[in-house]
Amino acid sequence: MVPAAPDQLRRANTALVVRTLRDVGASSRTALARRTGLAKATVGAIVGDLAERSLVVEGDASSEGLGRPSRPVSLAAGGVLGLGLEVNVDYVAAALVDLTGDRVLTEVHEVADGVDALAAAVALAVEVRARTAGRIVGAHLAVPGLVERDHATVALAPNLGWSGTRPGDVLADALGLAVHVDNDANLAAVAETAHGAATGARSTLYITGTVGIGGGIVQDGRLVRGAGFAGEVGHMPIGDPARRCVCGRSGCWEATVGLRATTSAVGMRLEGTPVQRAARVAERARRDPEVASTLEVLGAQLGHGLTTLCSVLDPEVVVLGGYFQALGPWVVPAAEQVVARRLPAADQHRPHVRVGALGIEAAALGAAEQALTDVLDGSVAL
Amino acid sequence: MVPAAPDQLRRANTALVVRTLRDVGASSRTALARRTGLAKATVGAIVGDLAERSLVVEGDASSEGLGRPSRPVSLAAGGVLGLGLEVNVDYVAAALVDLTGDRVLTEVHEVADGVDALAAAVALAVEVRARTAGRIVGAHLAVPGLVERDHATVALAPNLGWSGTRPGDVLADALGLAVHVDNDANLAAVAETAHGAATGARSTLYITGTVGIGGGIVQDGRLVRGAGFAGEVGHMPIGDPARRCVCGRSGCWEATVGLRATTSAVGMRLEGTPVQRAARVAERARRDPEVASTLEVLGAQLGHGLTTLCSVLDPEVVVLGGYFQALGPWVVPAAEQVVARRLPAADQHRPHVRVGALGIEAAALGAAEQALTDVLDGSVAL
DNA sequence: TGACTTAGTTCGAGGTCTGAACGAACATGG
DNA sequence: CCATGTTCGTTCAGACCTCGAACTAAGTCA
Repeated sequence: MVPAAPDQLRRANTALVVRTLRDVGASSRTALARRTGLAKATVGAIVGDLAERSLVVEGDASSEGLGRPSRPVSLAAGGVLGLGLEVNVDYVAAALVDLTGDRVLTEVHEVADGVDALAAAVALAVEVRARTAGRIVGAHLAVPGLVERDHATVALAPNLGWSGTRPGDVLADALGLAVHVDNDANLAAVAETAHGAATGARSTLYITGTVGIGGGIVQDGRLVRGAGFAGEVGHMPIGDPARRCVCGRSGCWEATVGLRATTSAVGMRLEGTPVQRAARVAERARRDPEVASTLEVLGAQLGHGLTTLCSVLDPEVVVLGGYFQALGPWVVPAAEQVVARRLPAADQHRPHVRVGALGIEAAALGAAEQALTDVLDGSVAL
Repeated sequence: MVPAAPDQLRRANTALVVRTLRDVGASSRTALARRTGLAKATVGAIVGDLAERSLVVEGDASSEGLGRPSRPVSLAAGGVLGLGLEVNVDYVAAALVDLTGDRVLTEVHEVADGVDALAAAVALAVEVRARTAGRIVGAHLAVPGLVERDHATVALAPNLGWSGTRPGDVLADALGLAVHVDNDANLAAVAETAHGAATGARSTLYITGTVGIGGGIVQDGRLVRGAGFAGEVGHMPIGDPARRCVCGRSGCWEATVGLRATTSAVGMRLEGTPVQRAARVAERARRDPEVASTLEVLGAQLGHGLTTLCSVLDPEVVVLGGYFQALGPWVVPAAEQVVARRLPAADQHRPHVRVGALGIEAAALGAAEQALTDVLDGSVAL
């Protein structure tokens, strides 16, 4: 912890007001005072500060009932922005999110085989920044791999061929802005918790299927990172012990419920991007009951692993992202049923199992959202 | 979050000074200022406040080298106390911990079969409080069961026969002091992280074997609770599917590595308390190599489950408590080896696997420690 | 038109932190 | 034995911040 100076009070209370405006929308100063517990005078001063910097706008006075009409203030759109970036195998993505939580812009570019993904991300980031007028207060980069707790070093990203890489530095040089690096599933978990399928949940488990299977854990708005690599659930030794995983071991969860296993279980080729493949599988499942029931078996196996995860983490909501989104209709009910049946105690909480609401941009959106956390929790001045 | 008033600054900075004193021991005001980043004047004021209330004591001026000698201040022993209590099947325990982190007192009483454990805990708590002069600023109760996030309701404690019970209320009535309830493994994890086998770790996974198997997860000094029941790892469906668990299901982890399984694997009777049984098993393992190797197999199976847990949580340290403490010499190396071998990526972190350092009082000590967190993080005035 | 009600601002009081200046207390060296 | 240098801790004025009470503003209602 750091020493607290008098101006930290203002930072904390400003953040409190901003968060309240974000949660409840346009409010009068008096309503803000009631909701935050601050004195009217304090709210007045804070709103005045924010208005002076054009971070809030004042609506028209609307008189409802007795007394002087209130003048609602609301967060200005696009004034302060978080920049989110994602590098993946077959695409790069960028997102800008403002304090209201609205996505100001999202952009996904395909990356052809053999093209340097990081260079593509740099180009996209520079372009996106040039196109916006707002002030970018932070930037995060999502990477499908193991990211150290320094938020800079990618220990291993097998699908990108990275090991010990520091991609944030390259981006920081190009943007003139510090870029924090984090795992893609972690950031997608943040996004789904903030504005997606787990909105309002105090604890979320996000499972994403891309090339492998990754996980992100959010608890009370913070990521659970452990020593850095928490959520790397793809290689938990809980799958069919007879089945060989691409990592060289046997019995990994993703060797059973991963897209590779799924695609071949329904007798299809391993062609195209994960999302394309999942879409083709879903297409066939809609027509072929046998494929559909294969997916339901997959869902049950997924549920088996989720039972283990829910025993450990007891999340309020489990969000299935990545290619699971396309397969949701078959996979989710089967998985949820197994979880509900297998959790030991009748008193135990049953998590909601849902499909992700944010699509392929989830990680980039979460990165943008995460870039705003420092101002939203008052640890950095707005 | 709550609104921040001016006096919160003082609370936060006082807590910062106290934590610094706790970490580094006796320090001069100037050294504290350097370490905390506060101005000398501020430290002087804070230390003055604390001294006035006898919460710190001033040592003898010791002149080392040039200049005016410094007068080291250190936390007074026993002034402010956290009270920790534990109710278990065959014993109740109490602990008092002061701000320095020293255990002022620990007391474990056996509870005979058929005696009301909660009543025994009330009696012990009243007695302990009567015996101390310090000011108790908080109390927590450890319970072997599922505790809701309200820190009051025990949803289920099968071994105590509780369901929907609110044991804290009974204690609060007797003590005239709010008593927060939490899971025993959670609180033991806190204790081992604060002063035990995982001292200084930013993330800890604690696994305890008592009647069943429980877990506690600490991350950056906070418990990971999920919706409340996180860490309930005993019934993860990752054990031998052929083996029946007492919960009625098959394949639960604790049906494979629990004490019941262990005891019968080495051909012994299910008599006495878990700790006594574990001691007898250890005794036999010291003499009988076959028993020892059976324990090593058990350790490997434990390691298999830990691999799953470490994939999810990536803890810096795994602490094995409860009856695993007695079986450590055989179980820990085997478990650690499996974990090290089975984690997929070479770049992945390898956790340290250690035996708990605090013994059977771990949960009570953690409860006492947890009772001090509110003053140590500045959210409550000292 | 005047009473009533609610919204927002003004202002003095009370806390807090900080940096610079200052007094206190010791070691050293002539 | 005393002057000097060095470090420790305190004092104090300046700057921020929040708060409650009083006050002004701007409507509705009868």
